[in-house]
Amino acid sequence: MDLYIYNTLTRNKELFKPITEDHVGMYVCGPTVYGDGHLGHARPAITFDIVWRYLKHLGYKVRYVRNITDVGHLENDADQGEDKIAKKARLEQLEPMEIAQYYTKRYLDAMDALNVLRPSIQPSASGHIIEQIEIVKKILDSGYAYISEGSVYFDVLKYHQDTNKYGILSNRVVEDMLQTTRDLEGQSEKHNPADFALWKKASPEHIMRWPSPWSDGFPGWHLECTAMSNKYLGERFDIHGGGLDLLFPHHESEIAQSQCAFGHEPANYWMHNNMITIGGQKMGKSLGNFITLDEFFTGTHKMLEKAYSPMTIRFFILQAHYRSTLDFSNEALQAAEKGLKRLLEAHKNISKINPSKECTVDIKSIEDKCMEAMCDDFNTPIVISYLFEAATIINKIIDSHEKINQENLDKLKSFLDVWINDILGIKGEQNSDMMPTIDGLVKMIIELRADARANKDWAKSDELRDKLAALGVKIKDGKEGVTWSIE
RNA sequence: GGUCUCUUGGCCGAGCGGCUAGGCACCGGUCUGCAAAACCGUCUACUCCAGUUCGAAUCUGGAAGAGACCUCCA
Repeated sequence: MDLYIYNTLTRNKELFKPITEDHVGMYVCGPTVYGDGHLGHARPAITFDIVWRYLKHLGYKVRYVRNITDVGHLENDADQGEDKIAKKARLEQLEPMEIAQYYTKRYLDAMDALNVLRPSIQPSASGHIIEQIEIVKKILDSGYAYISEGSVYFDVLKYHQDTNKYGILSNRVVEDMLQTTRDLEGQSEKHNPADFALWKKASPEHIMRWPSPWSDGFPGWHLECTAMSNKYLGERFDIHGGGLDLLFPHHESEIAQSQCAFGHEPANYWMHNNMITIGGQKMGKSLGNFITLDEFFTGTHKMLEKAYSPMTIRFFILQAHYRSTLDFSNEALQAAEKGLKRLLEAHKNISKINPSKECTVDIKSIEDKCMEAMCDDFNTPIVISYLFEAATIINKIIDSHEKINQENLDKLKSFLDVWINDILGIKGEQNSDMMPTIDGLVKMIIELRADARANKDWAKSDELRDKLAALGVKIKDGKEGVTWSIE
């Protein structure tokens, strides 16, 4: 089946065709590691995790590169170009790399919990200073950069006049930008306010610095992605992803840099996930309205009514299309939590089904529809709606409202295994070495309760049920016997 | 100010001109000692105005509201 991807470059869904047959190169902008990852960080990670998983499902061999930004982003122009990492380090009296290492680990731990597969390569900006310097040289050679007081700037105006390309991704008009760009301090080195730094000279107190032909300093805002994507994926690769908020100026500038350094654009397909909002507003560092992933997992943030498991967060995110904004609320998360539980219960209960000779359900068409939805720009909410359809089918079979034969039962099982676990990356969370022991213990109590019920000792029966419930073990009296699950 | 996007039922969220999205909540029923779970059934929609069309949530124009980017941000 043909895969269609919405390409920000053309604002259209396009048929996906990799540069090299059967192989895909994908680069995604990762986090800046100077703080704990929040819900917003989970969105691109999960979005492109799905893209990766699905491309592999389709049979592609994919190299997926997601960077770690541990240097280079300017706090703002007013503080003389102090590095974000360095600023935090001074405040906490730690080495900058100590900060970066700490938050990198925290980020990866959170991603592991969300069952986000680790990319093929996770390069860090600080490990690629030499590569970045080489790109600056190339751009200088091309004539689209200039040196000013030890720093190197990209000449946006000249680039645009010659190529008419600055703005092709973000639809921005350079002429307008020149008039609307704000007057900020520290801009005197630039020929033009729209120019951006390729290399920045470090002030004396700046502790993150590397030698270069121009000054002791650090690389500019957008350079690392150009350098690292080029190093690991080549001058041209298939997919470049990231958050919508990186569209401009970050990705626009990446294109400009590649164009000047290599003579062409870096990526064929640009994918952007939309933002997560809170109270209708973007959740972000600058607004200070973010809730960290750890806070979700532990329920410690004051806006959270309870803790939400990593899988609930993942499912919540997948229930919306990646190009739509997604609004956070306790109500929405709890709805996702309950829905996910129902889905996983049904998946688990498939083992209880006894096949019949006849079959009244159609499994094949459901899988076809899921393929169709995923091939239409990764429409996970549609896929999930079909998974719920499958869950209803399972429950109906168990309730004897429908019948299924062995062949379709096998098909249904493998369908759910593949789509829930492999493609959507959702897993049950009751995995523990102690499970066989717990199962035995609970069944023993269930037997005691059955005795009480046989004697019509309802008080005793309810007491056992309530006490188990208090421990998070839920008893379900079904027609076919008693089952239990952990809440 | 410039560029762009969005507005769907109690909540979240699909939908891209005709055909039930789905989840959660609510209500009624079956089952149950009671409850939960499951199943059956029911109820709430497309911001407003005008147009195109046999037919519009879906296309066009206008109005109102919300948001994103233009500054580090996923």
